[in-house]
Amino acid sequence: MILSASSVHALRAVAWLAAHENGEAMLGRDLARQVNVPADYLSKVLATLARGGVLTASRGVKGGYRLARPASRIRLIEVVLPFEGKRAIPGCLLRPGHPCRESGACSAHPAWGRVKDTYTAFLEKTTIAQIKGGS
Amino acid sequence: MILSASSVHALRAVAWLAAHENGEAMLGRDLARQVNVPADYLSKVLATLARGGVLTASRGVKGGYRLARPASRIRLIEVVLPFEGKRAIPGCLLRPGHPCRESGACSAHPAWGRVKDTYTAFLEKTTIAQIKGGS
DNA sequence: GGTATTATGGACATACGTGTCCATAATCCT
DNA sequence: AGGATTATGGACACGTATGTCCATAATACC
Repeated sequence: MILSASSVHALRAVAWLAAHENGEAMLGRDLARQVNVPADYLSKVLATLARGGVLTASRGVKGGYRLARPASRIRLIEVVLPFEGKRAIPGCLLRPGHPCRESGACSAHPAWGRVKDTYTAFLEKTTIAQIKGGS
Repeated sequence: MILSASSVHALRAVAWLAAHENGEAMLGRDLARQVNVPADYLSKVLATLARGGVLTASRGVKGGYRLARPASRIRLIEVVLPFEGKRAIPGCLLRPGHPCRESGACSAHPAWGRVKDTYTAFLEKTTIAQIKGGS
């Protein structure tokens, strides 16, 4: 249920970036201060997001970070996946990693299936634009 | 979203115990084999469950583990809480650990709140009896 | 071209979850 | 009482997430 600290850092940073876009790139250290995350650690997170195509990074004087696309076209799953890995898509309750087919033996599925589907739908359908007001 | 390995071990063990109750106590090593978990590690998990009042443990020749109550009166949250800690009850998406009030500023709440509530309701209302068929 | 500025990357430290190994305590049976 | 059986607890090993520190590469500005 709980996202890793890196995932939360990433979400907070991207959401803040989306809420304060003004055409200029944002410095890593400013972003770290605004989002209240250690700057040296956030820089790694941001680099990962840049490699993943969510952010664009530029070095030098007028450098910093920007969203690679409008916030309405960035889904939470894209931000979170590099840090959560396969754990982002939950499987069977009692057999993590297994596909968890509805028809099967596990009687936990009726209840667990709803949780699982609600969660995955949240990550796959929610966009950064719907989050950016949050803090 | 993902429960810790210890929580899953605990759920599997308790569910298996519930599905195979026959009046006799079950040996830790047999339980470990059935549930496919390292015996020396599962023993710690089972000890925690016994301390938590979910299981009763008895030593000696006819010893082993039993459910402390009928499976229909053991809720998943009781099994999982000792291993998940406060993480078992998710908070605000972008501020883990915060109460996450609906009225507040965070625009993630409409979508995230449903996920959160579905998850906590699952843990608090589902009983072992509804799980024990699973494997 | 040179210098300041910024992101990038590597090395390292720490904490914790998971797992292993072994000695000890409690209990049952003869 | 004594020995076999079983759970309990402590010490240790290992990998990974998180976080820190510092050198290096890329870029803008003069």
